[in-house]
Amino acid sequence: MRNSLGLNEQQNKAVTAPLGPVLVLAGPGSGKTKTLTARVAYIIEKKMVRPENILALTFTNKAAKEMRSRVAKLLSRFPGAAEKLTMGTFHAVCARLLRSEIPVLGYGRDFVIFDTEDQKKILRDICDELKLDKKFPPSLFSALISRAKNILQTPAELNLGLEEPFASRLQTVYSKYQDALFSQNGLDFDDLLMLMVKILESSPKILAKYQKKFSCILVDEYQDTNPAQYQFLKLLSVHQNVFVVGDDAQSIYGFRGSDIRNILNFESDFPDCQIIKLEQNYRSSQNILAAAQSVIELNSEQKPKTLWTENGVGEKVSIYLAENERAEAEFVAKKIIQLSSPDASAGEELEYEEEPEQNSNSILDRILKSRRMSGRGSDTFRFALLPQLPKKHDSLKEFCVLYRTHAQSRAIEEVLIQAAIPYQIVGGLKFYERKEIKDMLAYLRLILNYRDLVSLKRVINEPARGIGDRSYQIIRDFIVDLSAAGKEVSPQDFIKGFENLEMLPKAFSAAGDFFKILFEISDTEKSAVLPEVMKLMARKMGYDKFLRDGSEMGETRWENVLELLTVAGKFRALPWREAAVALLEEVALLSEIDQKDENRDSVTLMTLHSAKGLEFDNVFFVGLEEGILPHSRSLVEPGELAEEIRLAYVGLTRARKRLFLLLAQSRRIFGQVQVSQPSRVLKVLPLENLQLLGEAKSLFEELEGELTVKKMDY
DNA sequence: AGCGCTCAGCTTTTT
DNA sequence: GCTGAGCGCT
Repeated sequence: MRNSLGLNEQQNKAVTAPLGPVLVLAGPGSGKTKTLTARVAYIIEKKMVRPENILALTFTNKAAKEMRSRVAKLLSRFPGAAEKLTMGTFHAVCARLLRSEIPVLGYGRDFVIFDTEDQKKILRDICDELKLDKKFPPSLFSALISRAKNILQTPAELNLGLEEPFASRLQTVYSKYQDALFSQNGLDFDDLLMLMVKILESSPKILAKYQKKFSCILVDEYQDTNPAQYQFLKLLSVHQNVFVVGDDAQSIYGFRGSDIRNILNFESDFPDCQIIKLEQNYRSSQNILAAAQSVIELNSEQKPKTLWTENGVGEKVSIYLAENERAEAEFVAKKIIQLSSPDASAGEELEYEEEPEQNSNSILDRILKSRRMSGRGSDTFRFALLPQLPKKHDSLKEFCVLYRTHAQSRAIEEVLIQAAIPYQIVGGLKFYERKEIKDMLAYLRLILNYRDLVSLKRVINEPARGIGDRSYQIIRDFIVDLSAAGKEVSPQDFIKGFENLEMLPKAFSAAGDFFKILFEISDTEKSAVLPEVMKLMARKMGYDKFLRDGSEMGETRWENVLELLTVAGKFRALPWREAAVALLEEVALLSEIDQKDENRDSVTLMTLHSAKGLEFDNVFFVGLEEGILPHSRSLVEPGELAEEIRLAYVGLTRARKRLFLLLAQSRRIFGQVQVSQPSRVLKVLPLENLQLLGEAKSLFEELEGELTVKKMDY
């Protein structure tokens, strides 16, 4: 039964629930996004809530964008309403609020967001400075600091219950780290949440302002919120108008502090809340659903939920046991060709194993390398070298390959390249992580704020200006001293102080020129456009010539820079400084999945984490082996195993029509061949829903004795 | 100061 | 199998 909006009974109940706390427990494929969108439209239209009073928190920027456009469609009678909604990820929304409120903490409004790489560099410097021994690597601190921030502990409040000497070391490092960020006017990802909460907690005036502004709050993927995000919600939602949607069975971000208890305890946090379950699945076939259901049942603590579907039985779930990761990838490629070609026999004649030519590896290497360089998939190069596929029958958009770790993508990529199947990888090496892009952004950050030491270190000698480590340190200390004095230092005073520094003449004059150019560009008239300013910056700094050294690679890199300028052009309506702040923010908060190109007809490769919320007709789930899924690192801590199971559940439920589960008997890990065991996930799959291909039969005969195992002991 | 080489350590997962 | 730190040479 569906109503005029195409909602079923439960969905409709959720959408039209009275204002007040509502928890929607929505299984995979149950129309969660649709419900959320309809709810937003409903409260505007029927409950007369003004769109500017609505805050909707999504898990990715892409989801926010999509939701906004869907709301706009539903609200065609209220033109412009959708634009007034506040929508985005927790991080993006907090960043926006901090742009106006952060001065109360002493930071400047034009703060920059430091990514994990920047963060590590700061921590490395601190560790070096403190001469800590190898027992205390920077990576340890970055994990612990993040953990502390996720539970809203500032250095002063720090209490993670660690043993000595770890606790006191962490105390020192965390506090120095926070000082370093502050003096550079930088925030890390976790600060965005923590500092915003701190402001709300300490300023009743600001708190009241936002409580009033956001009179209705909606949250997607509620199962993946962390304590800081929870506190943010709790503080703002005095009015109790919180509408959260989630599925405890799909909570997969425990490692970054998300707390499944947030969803499990919603009822006690918001008494009198309504709970609505969406259990009808519109996505998958019965076979696929049955397989997924049997996997999630391994977790005894999951809230019981029974998914059902009116969809057909569909094809059985295929299991394929490959000899190694290459054979696994070859199976994927063959199947894709088979299923995407009008001619059913296509793909059969494809033989990859035919002794590879002597130099075929080096060609492959080149292709892979150039893909990483350009970040644009391998299409360009591949088609020059290999014959094209016959006209597709099914769109390649409907195929996806899922894996637990990024490292697994390589084998798949290699074979897809050889088979001339276009693909795109989500995540991994991102466009904005490319060296030339980060360099350009570092220059830009310096222009906005010369105290940004992370950026200074990055580019002061790029291109080489004869400023080595020693000279950098002298300059750094000089800048730190200036900042310690507290007040803003004008460029004139900076240069004056700089003149007194003692260092090698060559470095001295080079650095002097460097800062003069910096200040000069910083002085560009307000109304200038950002891409132009950046172009000028590249030229004056000699960065364009440096990149375009005549090599092919240099040109590719320069093209990447030009692409960055195109992105920068998006903000041309703004004065260049504000545009720069906006650009830096967008780049920092972009999520992996945001970078997926919907328009390209290609197979999608991604991690299970990136796949959450997506669906495909055909899903290849690779590497179902102990040690990979569940990941070996998860086997030590009890709670983590349950998360691996949920991860598997997320993977299985992405498929609409066909699901292929693959595993290899052996695979290379860290360059070493390792024999692998089938994942425990496979052992609980109901045989009647499976189709065992090739060697998989023998595998299941072996397993047969264990097939009765239902609950795991952990 | 800067280049290039070697070796170690490493990877879950991401805003 | 890749990255980045460290070293030695120019």
